[in-house]
Amino acid sequence: MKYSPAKIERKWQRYWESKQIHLAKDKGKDNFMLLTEFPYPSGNLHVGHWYAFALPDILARYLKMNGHNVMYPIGFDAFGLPAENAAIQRNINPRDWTEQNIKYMTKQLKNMGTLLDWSREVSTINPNYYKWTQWMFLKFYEKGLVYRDKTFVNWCPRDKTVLANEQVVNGCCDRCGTEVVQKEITQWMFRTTAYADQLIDDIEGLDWPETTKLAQRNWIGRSEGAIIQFLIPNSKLLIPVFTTRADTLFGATYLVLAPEHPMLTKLTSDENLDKASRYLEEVKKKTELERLHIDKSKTGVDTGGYVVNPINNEKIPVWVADYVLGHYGTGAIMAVPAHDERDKEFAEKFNLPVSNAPLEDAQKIVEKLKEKGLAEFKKNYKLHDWVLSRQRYWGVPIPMIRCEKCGYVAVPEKELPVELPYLEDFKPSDDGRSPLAKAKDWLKVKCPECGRDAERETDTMDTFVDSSWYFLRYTDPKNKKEFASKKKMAEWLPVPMYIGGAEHNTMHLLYSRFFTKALHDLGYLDFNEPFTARRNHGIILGPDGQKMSKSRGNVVDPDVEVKKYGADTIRMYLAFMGPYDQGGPWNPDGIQGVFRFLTRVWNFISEPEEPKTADKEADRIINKATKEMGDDIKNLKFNTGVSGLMKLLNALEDKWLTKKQYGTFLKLLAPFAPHIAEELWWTVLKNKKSIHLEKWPKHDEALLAEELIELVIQINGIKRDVLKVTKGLSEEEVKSIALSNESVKKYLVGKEIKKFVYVKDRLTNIVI
RNA sequence: GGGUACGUGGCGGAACUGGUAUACGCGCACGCUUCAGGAGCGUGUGGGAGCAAUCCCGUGAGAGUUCAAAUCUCUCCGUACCCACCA
Repeated sequence: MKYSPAKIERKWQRYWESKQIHLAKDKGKDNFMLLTEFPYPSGNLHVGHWYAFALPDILARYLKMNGHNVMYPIGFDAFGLPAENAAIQRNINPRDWTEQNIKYMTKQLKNMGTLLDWSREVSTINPNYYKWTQWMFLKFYEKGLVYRDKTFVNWCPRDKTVLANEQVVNGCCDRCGTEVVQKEITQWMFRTTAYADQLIDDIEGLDWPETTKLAQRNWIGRSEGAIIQFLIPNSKLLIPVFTTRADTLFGATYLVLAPEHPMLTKLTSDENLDKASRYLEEVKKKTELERLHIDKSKTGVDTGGYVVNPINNEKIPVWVADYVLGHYGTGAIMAVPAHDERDKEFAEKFNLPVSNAPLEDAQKIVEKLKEKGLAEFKKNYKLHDWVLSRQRYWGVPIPMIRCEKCGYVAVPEKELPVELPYLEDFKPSDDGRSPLAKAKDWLKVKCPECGRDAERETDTMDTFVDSSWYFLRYTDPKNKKEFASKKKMAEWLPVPMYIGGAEHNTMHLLYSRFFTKALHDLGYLDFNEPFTARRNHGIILGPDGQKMSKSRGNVVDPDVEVKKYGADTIRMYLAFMGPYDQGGPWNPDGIQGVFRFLTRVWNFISEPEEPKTADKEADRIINKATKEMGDDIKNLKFNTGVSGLMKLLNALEDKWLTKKQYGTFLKLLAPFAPHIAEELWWTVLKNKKSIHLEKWPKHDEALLAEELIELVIQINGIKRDVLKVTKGLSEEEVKSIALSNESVKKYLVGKEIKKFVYVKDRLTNIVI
């Protein structure tokens, strides 16, 4: 019979489902939650999803065969702007659109033949889920970790919503590409900065990629310096500046305020008023994009005002310039042209003085000024508090009530969830208010405190809130009393391995860490880091090496490939194409090679009769492969794992094996190509229980030690011969073998051996 | 401009702690099989010299350390990703 995946794959997927081999038991031993980032229900599975879910499944199956009680959970991160925009385009409700996508993608995901545990499925749009998202919001609110503040925010004029700093890419909305403008509104914020130090200090202990750790450190951006006060003459007003270089204070020759600085009007002299206000108008007109890209040269104007440098009492002029950022530090800097490139450029352009005053000890300077109340040590962070409000329909309603008399009042816990009403007209409105304001019945509510007529908050939450705690829910997805029971969380968490995309290095991973730390401090978690180990996977590009996109026409449809080659081939091909953290272009020829391999496997395991005695050589080969295969999978080196299987088949193909030997081969293959392994396990080897419930073969260390090794003999570092010898030869033994070797002897005639290098079980180098 | 990672055949890539460079696969060439093949099987496949055994060169370029360098150090060139006036 020919190998035709279409005939066997669905059959086994159904069988596994009926036997529930993919379900994680709660009271198992040796629990292991293998976490992958839950997908966004965009409507269609792409090859990237296979990369993200079918490859970690190799590890999941391997761990299961090694006796772990594996949970490989799945869910959907289903709120968010893209669904809303797609629904607007198609003129259907986002809920209908999203639910339909989830249904379709679930079907597609099941084609992969994974251990994904659908019984624990979590969906962020399910009121039983977002009830707890709201609950956490309220707990954080009680603890002062949620607050409202009027801030300048990034406003996308097209999506008509506020964006987090992280969602602004090069001054444009990362979703639609429109230029972002600055707008001042009052927003709900998470006080992420309260955890800035912990978030940066705890990175060290994590088993994460160095790049991810570094990205987080840079994002939090802690710098240690000082605040120094500059007095405005003839007043009692002080202007604080932040500096990491207090030692350069003697060289400060002028001071620069950000255009947003509140003291600006006070400082500006009458004669400079016109010029200054014209400058501010100009800056306002500049979009973020221009500020960053087009207009890189420094601009600014003299305010005509002065301040006093506290270290030497020199009067220095005050300027305003937009190269100073209003939102970092104090929004003002002391300019030291002698030591700072930016200040130097500005000073040269506007003819400001440069002083080469000597540097002094920063510590001493600050301490000295501190006595007079003119300085203090200060840590500063780039990290901002997290603006979580969105003026959009498709998100979790923020569970607050606005009462004329009492102000903002929390929705009582027993009234959760505040359900998102089904709206006919959910389009964003031009006034910037959330579409929920149109749901009149939903909006009206009594104030929980005074009982008067009040209104619900109409903003919804950023979807990053939903995904900041989803992994907790996997441990106890149906719990109605708590977000998850402490007991169950203790069995599974923290997550021992989290595999996902490098694009989440900062936002998602940082937010999840913030949530975990906050919940820990509130007493709900026993751990304060969510993910013990993290590994990133790469991105699969189109055959042309470009990012897959409909407009480029280079999209590979996994459904089409499955029809052509079957799921096992796709899984193995993706595993084989290169290092998992690297990704790379899809190669239509490369996949042929994997299909050929599986066809050869199919023809290989077909011997009806067993030999009387097992082939010793085959045992040795299998034993070695078993060890290497296990190491490869554990280290997520799937590419060399596949090549190991290929080598194994090459070595065994013309041998006559026992049923046990064939069985071992199939067990090694099973995590990679679960369907064909199962089929051959039953139909050819006549087993009556799933291969995926078998134990991973144990390799024999003693047999490994018997392996012959290839001893390299070098003369002056150049290879002259390679000998097969037993392991563990001593230096003396190797020396006599080497010196009596014919192909070596001829080089040694009449030469003196200066040095004899011996590397055990590897090589010897004769230096002459 | 800054940071990080990386640079190995025609291509994807392998190489443990510095110790046989190019495993495995693709492609290509030749042969076998077949009515036929864009199927299957076999052999070969970094460059150069040689009938051959064999020898020399070779991991972006150049230097250095070492008995020994794809791997470590320095300079330069190039690519990818991230950040982007953070005082």
